[in-house]
Amino acid sequence: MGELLGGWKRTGYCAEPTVTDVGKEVTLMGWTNVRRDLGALVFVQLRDRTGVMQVVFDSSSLCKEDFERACTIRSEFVLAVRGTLVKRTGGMVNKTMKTGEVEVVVREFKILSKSETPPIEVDDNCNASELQRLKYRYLDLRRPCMQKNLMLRSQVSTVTRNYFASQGFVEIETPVLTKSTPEGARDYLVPSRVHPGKFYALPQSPQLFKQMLMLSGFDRYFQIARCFRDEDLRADRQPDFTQIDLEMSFVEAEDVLTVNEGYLKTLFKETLNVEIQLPLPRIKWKDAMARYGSDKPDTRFGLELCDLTDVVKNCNFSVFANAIQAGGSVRCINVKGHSADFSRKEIDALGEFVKTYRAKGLAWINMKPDGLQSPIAKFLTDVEITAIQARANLETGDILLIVADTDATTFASLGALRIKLAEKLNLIHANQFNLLWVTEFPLLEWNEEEKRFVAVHHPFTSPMDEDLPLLNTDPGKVRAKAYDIVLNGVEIGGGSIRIHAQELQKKMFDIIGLPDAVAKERFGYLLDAFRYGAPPHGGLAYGLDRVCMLLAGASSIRDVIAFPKVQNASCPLTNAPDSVDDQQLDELHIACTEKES
RNA sequence: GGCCCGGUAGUACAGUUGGUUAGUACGCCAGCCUGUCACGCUGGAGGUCAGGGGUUCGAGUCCCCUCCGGGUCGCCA
Repeated sequence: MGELLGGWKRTGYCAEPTVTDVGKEVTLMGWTNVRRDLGALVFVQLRDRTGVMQVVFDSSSLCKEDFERACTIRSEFVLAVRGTLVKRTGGMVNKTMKTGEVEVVVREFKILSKSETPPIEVDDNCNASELQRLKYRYLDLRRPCMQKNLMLRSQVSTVTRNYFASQGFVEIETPVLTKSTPEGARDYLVPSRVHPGKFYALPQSPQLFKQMLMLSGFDRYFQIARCFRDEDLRADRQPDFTQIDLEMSFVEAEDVLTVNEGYLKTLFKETLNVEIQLPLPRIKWKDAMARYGSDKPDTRFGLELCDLTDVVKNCNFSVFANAIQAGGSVRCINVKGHSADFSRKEIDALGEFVKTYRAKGLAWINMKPDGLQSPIAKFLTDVEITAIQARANLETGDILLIVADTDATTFASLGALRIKLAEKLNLIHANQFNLLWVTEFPLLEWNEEEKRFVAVHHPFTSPMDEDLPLLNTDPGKVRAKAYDIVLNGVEIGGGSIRIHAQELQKKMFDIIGLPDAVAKERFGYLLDAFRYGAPPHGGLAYGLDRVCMLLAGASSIRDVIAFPKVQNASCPLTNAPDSVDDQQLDELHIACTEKES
């Protein structure tokens, strides 16, 4: 006991001592960040999670044996050093370092651990590929920016717990091994050993449990919950991710939004010291679509969409006419003042870009100083062109980009194009945080493949009271008491007021074509619970990873997750998923038909 | 499942029209150096050009297949 460190204790972290501590004896422990060997003088930057401190090994003050030992120190060796904190003078001061005015003159030291040459450099300038970084994640996480990201994430969790606790929320854990609820994302399944042929599912969210907690009387609940979805990955999607999940009883949507606006204000203040003005702006779903072509608009820049449908509905250009005839629309973006910024080749590239969103093409009108240029001008009358110009406020120096298609395709392609244009034209300012509520989502969506309505959110979402009559006559028009919270064009959370009346819930299942028997089998326990006194309730869940990504200024949630997975859902560090012993499979009553050699 | 981009030394990259012994930077190793801080100087080691097949007198380079990574569409109630 105690031999390893020989009774040494750290006096503090590496980057803590300042000029006011000069003259003190310090004991620091950490990793060798850089070594600079000048022959009879060796400098080492000692690093821990607070930063670095320069420590000096001087041949004139150390015994020969110790100095020779110091010369063997290499990158990432773990050291314990003890010596005097001295003030640096003159040219020795390094103003770029937090601790650049002081250094430790080493009197004695221990090499606590040696290190092989690290395969990737432990440095923020390290430009190793993400695959290498993930393979050696334990080294990658030593880098200051990754340490900063994970400490920020920790702070987010702390602020979240403190805030919701202060508002009277009770933190309750819900099971990770639970029951499969299809009709959502694909479930991760866990075979049962004691129930041959049966499976647990990992939760996609604690949705049904938190609703039952409302029935149990925990009228304000929250949880930082791990969730699992077996779907393809993206920069902002991992198979296992974390939600800040909350639910409230005896509330309307307004109450949920208010409590969460308080949370967001607190979160931004305490993590980034950014002031958020309340109340947050709101936009109705249909307006978000019409103006931004997206249900998660980035409002940090303009480039809003403009509807040309009625202006061109009688024109001779068959692409426009046909789209409108088929019930679609013709919409455009006026890129004001950027007429000269798009070559023919670049416009063609934008055309290819919108095709990835199923648009058939991109029409355009370029208002050059020497006249209007457009491949579609010949199909339009002067009156129609004038009408387009008036509608889109199209003036000399502007370029108009137009898509004609179904509403869904028009919105999707122009919505994506809008963001691409903003990036190309540098219209997005860093350090700006635009929070926005999107409200009045549609309750249901017609699914052409399955020939039925499906819930846009989930089937427990309450319709808006004034739209209840439409449930029977025109379900596609019914709006939901659902809301998303959007930050800089990223959906960071969403929620709704739930259905708490059995009759309405039955009707919902009916409309989405879920037979009573199936509903009973899947959600029977929740439906039963509703029979014993259900309070009106609603809530919201945030994607914690996305929130942290945006607060950290990262471009992927992988940068705020300690051990993330790569695109094929595997982990380069642990090599999960991996094959298992036959004995394990036997115990689980599983036969594996595909085996890798 | 579709589309796009990529895979060359430990790491990141360059590699011309297919042509000699595949280069550069960082890192690494050795030597020198008492104020460096992106230390410097001198020297050195280090390559399955992702894998397989094909075209060719000749392939890192061209073609096909596979694998791997990133982005994205579908998917993600």
